[in-house]
Formats: sequence, C-alpha cells, structure tokens
Amino acid sequence: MSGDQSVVIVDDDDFFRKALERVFHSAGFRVESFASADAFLTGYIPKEEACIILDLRMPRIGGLELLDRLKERGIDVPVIIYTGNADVPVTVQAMQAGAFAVVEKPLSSELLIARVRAAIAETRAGRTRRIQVAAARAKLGLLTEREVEVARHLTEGRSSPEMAAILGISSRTVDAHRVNLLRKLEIKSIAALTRLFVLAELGDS
Amino acid sequence: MSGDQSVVIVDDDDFFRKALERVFHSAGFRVESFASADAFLTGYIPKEEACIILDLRMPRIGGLELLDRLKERGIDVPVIIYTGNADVPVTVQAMQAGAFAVVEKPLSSELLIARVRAAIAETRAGRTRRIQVAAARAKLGLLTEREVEVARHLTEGRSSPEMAAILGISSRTVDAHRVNLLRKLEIKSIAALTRLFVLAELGDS
DNA sequence: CGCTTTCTAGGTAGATCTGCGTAGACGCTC
DNA sequence: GAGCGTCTACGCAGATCTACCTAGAAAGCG
Repeated sequence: MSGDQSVVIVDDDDFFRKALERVFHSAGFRVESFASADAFLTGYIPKEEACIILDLRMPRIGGLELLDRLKERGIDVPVIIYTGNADVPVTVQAMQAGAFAVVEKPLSSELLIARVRAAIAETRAGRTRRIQVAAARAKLGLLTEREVEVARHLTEGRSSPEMAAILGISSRTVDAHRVNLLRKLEIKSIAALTRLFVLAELGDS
Repeated sequence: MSGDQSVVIVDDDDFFRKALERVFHSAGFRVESFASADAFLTGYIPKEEACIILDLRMPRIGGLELLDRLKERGIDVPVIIYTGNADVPVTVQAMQAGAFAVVEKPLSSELLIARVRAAIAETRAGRTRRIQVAAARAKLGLLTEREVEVARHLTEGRSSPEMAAILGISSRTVDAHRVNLLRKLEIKSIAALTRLFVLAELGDS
C-alpha cells in the first residue's frame, strides 16, 4: 500500500530516531534517517513520495533553518516538525516557512502516522502543478533569446508583420523563428505556446 | 499612508477590543470591531485592504470555526489569531485552516502592528491573482454554450475546419462563433483567449 | 578547416484567419 | 406580433499563417 512512500527522519536523539524508524517501518513505509541536519543535506535525494520529519533542536543547524534550506532548494516534500521544544511563536514561524505541521513529542505512533499520511496526500495534489511548471520552464529553456522574444510577442497576440516592425527584422525571419520555436517545443499552436508561458510564469506568484 | 487599510477586530473581551481599536486607530488604520463572531458574520463586508484579528475563545462560535466560515465564503482577507489561549496543536490547526499567524496575548502594540502590516502585504500579491481568476470566469460566463465549446477547441489549437468536422457544423459557422466570442471577450487573439482559460481553470487547483 | 547553431532573408503555394456583408430558423420576452 | 439573442450558413477580399524550399553571415566547437 505505502511501499512506495517513504519517511525521512532527521533527529540527533538516537532514542527517538530509532523508535520512529521502527514505527514507520512496521507501518509499511520505506525509512531513511539522519542523525544531523548536515548529514541530511548531504545525503538526502528526493525519490518517491515522502514526508520529512524534523527535530527542532539539533546541533549546528536547527529544524527551522533546515526548513529554509529545503525551500531554497525547491524540495517538494512535506515537512513535519516533531519536537519537544515547540511553543506558539516557533510553530507560527515553522508553518509560515512552509512546514505541513508541528507536532509535540511525544505523540502516539498512530497519530503521527496519520499526520504523515495526511501530509503526503496533501502534497500529492500540488505536486502535479509544480511538475508542470518545471516542465514548462525546461522546455522554454531550450529556446534561444530571440526565439523567446518572438514567443513572448506571439503569446501577446501579435502578428508576424507587427513583430517585424517592433524587432526591426523581416516578417519572414519572424516566421522562421516561429516555426523553429514551435518545432523545438514540439507544439503546433499559439494556444499551446501560451499555456506553456502561463504555466512557466505561475511559479512566480 | 495606511488610510486605505483597515483592521477588523473580533473579540468579546471589551477591554482588549477597545485597546486594540485605539492602537490601530492611532497607527492610522481604519478600524471596525465586533464583540462576537455572529455580529461579525452578519455585519462585515470586505472593502479595502484589511486584516482580521480574531480571538480564539469566544462564546458560541470560536475563532477556528469562524476562520472556517470565512474560508467557505471565500473571503480574501488575512486573519491573525490573537489570543491568550493558544497552544501548539491549536496553532497548527489555525495555520492549516489558513490563518496568517497566531499571536499570543498580550503582545506589544508595535509587534502586533508589524504583524498586521506583514499580513496585508503578503496577501496583496495573492489577491491580484485571485482577482484575475474571478475576472476571467466572469468574462467566460458571458459566452453561450456553443461559444464556450468553440473557445475550448480554439485553446487546444484546432483550426476552423477541424472543429467544423468535430462539431458537425460548417467551418463558416465556426468562424462566426470565433468572431463573436472574441468580440464578447474584448480580446483579439487566441493567445489572450488561452490566457483567460488557463486563468479560469487555475482556481480549481 | 569543416560542422553546427543562430539569426537573418527570400520564394511559392495552399490553408486559414479576419472583417465585411447577408439571412433563415428557433426560442424567449415585452 | 415585434424585437432580441442564438445558432446556423454563405460570399468575398485581403491579411496572415503554414509548409515546403534555398541561403548567406557570424559564432562556437572538435
């Protein structure tokens, strides 16, 4: 059932970390665990659907800072802060930084597992969109500067002669660029091109 | 400076409510206040940029429930929970329900004002998008069924003859629909039409 | 030096879009 | 019944797009 879902545990406390490993392992999750933020940042590579469980207080790099680093890297995995040292301000900070939830130690394993399942489910929806955005940007990255320029004008509804006047080149050249960029993007219509552009711009919201 | 920003206070505690009124009034905000969730739900109409400050514990309808009601109504105003009864689980719940922050009573007025400013600023960005989505849907609502059908095919890059074959009508008729719908939407290109469609579909994410 | 890519430009032909006009059939409303 | 909006359909001319072709100049690479 959840054999393709994994839980990633980052906690310097051996006792808790190993307990969590056992809990999630027997719940059918794949489990990866790290004893420090450094080890995690070095060793973790997002694969399948997952949920990251972070301790708040750890040596050198704490949970909140680690959360920021994750967001910087654009890592698309829900994070649950699991800690014995939470208070309201820290919780607000963590949630604003993008944590899925903050959970206080200790908590029954059933409830924690439920939280993890919820986090993974909740993220699944948003992921599709982000993948589309990434794909759109990757495709647009294949274009040359000139082609991007032409593409942009196309998505704004300008015709070849119009663009030719604006860019100071022949309309035939504009046509050539249009053909080339549509071929590169493997699409056949300005409508599809506009979709790509809108999607690519979406992440900036 | 912030004469066009308002703060809405919902708190059954007269002392705190009036204190907040004074604080925000002298900070230059327009202030509206309600002594109960009921009064708020009945009397509040979103106008300009605002921030809602809710107490968590109130008779009959508490802050969390009120937050849910607001989200149901699609009210697009940031909410700050200002309360003396917060703990970590409640904070997580409130943040997941869409609160901008949870703040513990009492807090210095400077810090509270800063939070309110941050909430309004943060919401401003997202609001533009939501307004665009609403506008797009409103515009598309002007179209007849047939026109929407034609428009959809257009945004998928089909030509008039293609659509004529699919819809079982003449390509001239398709042309007529295309002209009509572009005129209705006050746009001139399929690119703009595609933008409208993508925007309108955006809210469903 | 060849090879590729990019940007530039042109030719030809057919398909399609755009903007103008007209018009019949149907249903709803005043 | 008259008026309005919708869906349907046609004609025509000019603009534009699409698809095929060639080709030169400049830049980068093995």
